[in-house]
Amino acid sequence: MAQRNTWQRERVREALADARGFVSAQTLHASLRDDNTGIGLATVYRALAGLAAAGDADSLQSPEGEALYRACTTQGHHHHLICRSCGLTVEIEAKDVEQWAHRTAALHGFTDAAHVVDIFGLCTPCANKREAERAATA
Amino acid sequence: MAQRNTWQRERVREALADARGFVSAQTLHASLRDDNTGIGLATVYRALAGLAAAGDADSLQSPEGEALYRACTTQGHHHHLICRSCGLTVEIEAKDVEQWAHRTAALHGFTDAAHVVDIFGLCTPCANKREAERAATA
DNA sequence: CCAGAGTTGATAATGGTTCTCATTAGCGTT
DNA sequence: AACGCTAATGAGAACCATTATCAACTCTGG
Repeated sequence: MAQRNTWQRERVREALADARGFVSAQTLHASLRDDNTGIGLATVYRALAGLAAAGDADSLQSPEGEALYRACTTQGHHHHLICRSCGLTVEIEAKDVEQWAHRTAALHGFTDAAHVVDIFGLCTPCANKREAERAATA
Repeated sequence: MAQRNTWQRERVREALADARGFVSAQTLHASLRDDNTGIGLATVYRALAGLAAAGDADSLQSPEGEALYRACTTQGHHHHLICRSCGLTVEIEAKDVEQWAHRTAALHGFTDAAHVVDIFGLCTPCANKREAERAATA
C-alpha cells in the first residue's frame, strides 16, 4: 500500500493539464480553491512534487524565484520554448544540444552532467499585440 | 547625482570578483562580515541587484531557489558550466547553441528570443572526493 | 466492518529577499 | 572647508514561497 488514490491528487493533475503553460503552486492552489474544493496548499505542493518525481510534470525556477510546474506530454528528457508574455509553452527536442552539453562537460573534466536549456521569447500573437500597443502609444 | 560611490558597493564588487564561481547574496554577506566590515545584508542585495542591472554581473536561480550572482569577466553573452558541489564555474561559448536557439524559436513563430543554457555537473576534484567517500562508507 | 498506514489540511516554522525609516555620508555648491 | 540636499546605509520587520508538524481522516486489504 505504497500510494493511494485521492481526489485531491486527481484534481491537481487535472488542473495542471488544463493550464496552457507553466503555473506556480500558488496559482494552482488558488484556482482549485475557486472551484469550491477545500484543498490545502500543502497538499498541492505534495501532489506537484509527486508528479514531478514521477516524471509526469517538470518544474523550473521562474526568474522571480517561484517554482513553476507543467504537465509533461512528452515523456523523457526535453526542453521548453516559453512565451514570456502569455506563458504558452512548446516542448522541443534538442538532441544536438544534449550531445553538445555532454561533450562540453567532459571537455572540462566534468562528470554527471545535467543541463538547463530553455528559450524565452514572444509567441506570434503576443508579438503582434505588443506591436499594436506600441503603435497606439506613438 | 543619480549614483554615488560608496566603499560598500566597492567591497561587494571586489568580493564578487574574488569568488571562484557563483555565490549567493547570503554567502557574500557572510564573508564580508568576516572581513570585519559592518556591511548590511540589505546593502549587499542592493549592490548585487545594481551590478546585475548594469551588466557587470549575471544572476541565475539555483535549483534550491536561491539567487546566485557572478562577476562577468567575459563581456557579452555566454554560458556557464557549474560544479554542483563546490560551485566552480567555467564560462563557455556556445555559438552552435546560440544559432540553434534562434532557429528553433523562429521555427515556432517566436521572436525576441533569449535563452538559458547552463550545465551542472561535478568537477574532477569533487567527483574524486565523492568517490572516496563512497568507498569509505562501504 | 476493522485496523493500520498513507493523506490531508490548518498552522507554525523556515529561509531567502525586500521594505521601512531614521541615520549617515557622497558630492556639487558656496 | 563648511553646507545642504538627497542617495545610500543598516537593523530589523515585513513578505512570500516552501516545508515541517501533527492530529484528524480515509483509502484499502483482510
